[in-house]
Amino acid sequence: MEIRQTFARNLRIARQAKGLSQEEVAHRAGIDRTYISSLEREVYSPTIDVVERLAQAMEMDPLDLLRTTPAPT
Amino acid sequence: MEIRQTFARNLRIARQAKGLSQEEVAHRAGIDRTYISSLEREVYSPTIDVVERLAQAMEMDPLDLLRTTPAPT
DNA sequence: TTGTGACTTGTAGTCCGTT
DNA sequence: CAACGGACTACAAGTCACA
Repeated sequence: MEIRQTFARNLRIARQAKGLSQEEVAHRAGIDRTYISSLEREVYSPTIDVVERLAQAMEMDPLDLLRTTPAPT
Repeated sequence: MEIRQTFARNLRIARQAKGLSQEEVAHRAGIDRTYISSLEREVYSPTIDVVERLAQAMEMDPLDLLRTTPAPT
């Protein structure tokens, strides 16, 4: 399983779990809304800097966005 | 602590712990030798694809290259 | 609210070399 | 063996209009 795919899935799931729109996350992370959309669709492989910014925007550990097995609460 | 810095340190430490040269890791991962050098010096923020390839080349979990606290064996 | 295409810009990543 | 420079190419990063 590619890490890019894992990230894409985790991003979407975590975002929805927190009840946030792509636009809201984009705003908080200082990233364009359509770019977030692209990441969730696996168009790009993000840099670790972007992963970190997205994690901060969603108040979570960057590693949890890359983990194959989602961490339970 | 920036994730880029964490990655840079972990990469160098893990590589040296396995007794590998930058060139050897580069060869195994199919990545340029000078780029590995740059990553260890925090010049660039790698994509998660590169992180994955480097981890595979060193036979370790990609997450361990990004973890603040290095995982024990 | 999200997906998508077309686009520009910046940097990731390569390849040559020298120190 | 590694740091570092310059010149280059590939693709991530970021913007916009529209369905």
